[in-house]
Amino acid sequence: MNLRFTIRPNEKLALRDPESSELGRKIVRQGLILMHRIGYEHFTFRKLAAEIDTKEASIYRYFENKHRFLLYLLTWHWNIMEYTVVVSLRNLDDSVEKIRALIRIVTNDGPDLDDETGLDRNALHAIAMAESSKVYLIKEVDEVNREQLFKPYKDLCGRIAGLFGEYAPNYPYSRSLASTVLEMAQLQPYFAQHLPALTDVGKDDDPEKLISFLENLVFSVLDKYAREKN
Amino acid sequence: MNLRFTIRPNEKLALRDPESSELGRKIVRQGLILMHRIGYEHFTFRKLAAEIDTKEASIYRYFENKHRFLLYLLTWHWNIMEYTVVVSLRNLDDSVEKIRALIRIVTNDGPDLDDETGLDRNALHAIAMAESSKVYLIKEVDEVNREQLFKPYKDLCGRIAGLFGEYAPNYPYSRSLASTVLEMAQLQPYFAQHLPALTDVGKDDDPEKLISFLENLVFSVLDKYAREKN
DNA sequence: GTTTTTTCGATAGCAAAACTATCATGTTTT
DNA sequence: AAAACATGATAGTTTTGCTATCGAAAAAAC
Repeated sequence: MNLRFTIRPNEKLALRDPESSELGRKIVRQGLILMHRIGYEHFTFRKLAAEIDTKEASIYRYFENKHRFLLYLLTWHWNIMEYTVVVSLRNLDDSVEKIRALIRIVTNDGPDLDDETGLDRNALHAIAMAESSKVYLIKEVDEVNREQLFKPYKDLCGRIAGLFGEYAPNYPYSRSLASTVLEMAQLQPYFAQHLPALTDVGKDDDPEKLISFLENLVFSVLDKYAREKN
Repeated sequence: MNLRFTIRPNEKLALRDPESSELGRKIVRQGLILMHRIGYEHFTFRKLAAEIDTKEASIYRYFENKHRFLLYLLTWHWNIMEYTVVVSLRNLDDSVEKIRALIRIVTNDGPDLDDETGLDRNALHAIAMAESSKVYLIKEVDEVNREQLFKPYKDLCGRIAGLFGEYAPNYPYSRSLASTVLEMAQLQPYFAQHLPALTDVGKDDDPEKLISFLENLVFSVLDKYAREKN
């Protein structure tokens, strides 16, 4: 794989680029792991500082608050995901195959491109699953959105919607379907793990049911509008 | 409408039944409105106490913490919703009609039964939209679940899944589809309001697109498995 | 109809979270 | 060598989340 990430999280997200210093990288890498371990609500910069043997104030020099920090992590996640989609689908022609591959990627069953980031991909996925909605389900959503900070998520969603549109040009809800697939790819495994009454898909280690559910969902909806039927 | 709510929120949810006293009712009614106004994160018992002219400690006599309070409110919401489903579908025979009616109810476009509760239904719906996932996306989810506190949500989901199963007995993901519909009925209008790039449905005041999206989704998926085609 | 229990108001206080400020020290840049 | 910057060390503020105590008032039990 000779492509590189050129996309970097929006500069407004961090007060200072964490990738530019040892401490910054430690904050991100260890912060990710700590948040994974104790959850967003229990996560504090004080605890992280203690863990990586630095001071609370030092972390505040990189991130305004933990909400921004979470958004920073998720931005990585969304960027990696979109990048993986772009790269993986490059050599596919068939729309059906593209959508199939896409579903595998959003369910975390795709290829693991790029290991340059040094981020714990497992933790990143778990955080995306359990915490991602907390970045936009807030009163300040409009202000944050005005700062373009949700652009990576919107881009990812837009790209998926584009693939749906390619397969079924007249389907009028491709964006809604894309966000549905993205959200459910996160939520259904969470339900499987913690509230199994809300789902039929299996636990993390068996992604096949989730993939089957989503494939069936997407193609059932799109086939009626598909350019040519299979 | 001569049916009554017999369902009451689980006793474990509140330390003391808020419906049993003037103060308790005030906490719930005004708390709902305050949370709607400032959002879950900014909501505190201190602020609520100031608003209703009581003391923080008094509120703590009713609810352990604000998470439990939110769960109490959502329990009402889920109960009302399931009750509305049961009552509204009682006189319908056709599975298709049932599912259609159901979708209207979960998108808040159903009949407004029961106004005995005195709860601001508008605020309740808005809170369900913006805050509901915060009750289960927490590290303590398993403990809370063990206390049966998500039962109302599971019951609602189970009932919807049951309707899907009635229409399409061999569809293997009726629970997942039910939770998908429930979640998207909340999330898509939120996106429409705040992150329109993620959806194709219109804003709150025009629920028809949302309904159309969900109907299309559900029937596209189920029709392939339906007992008899229409 | 008064005792007993319960409820609530009033006040206090504490530990943690979520920051901000300052200053010295060490480390790069220029 | 000087200037600029990053971090450590310390301190302090406000808000949140929660508990304790105690007396008065209201409700329930006798």
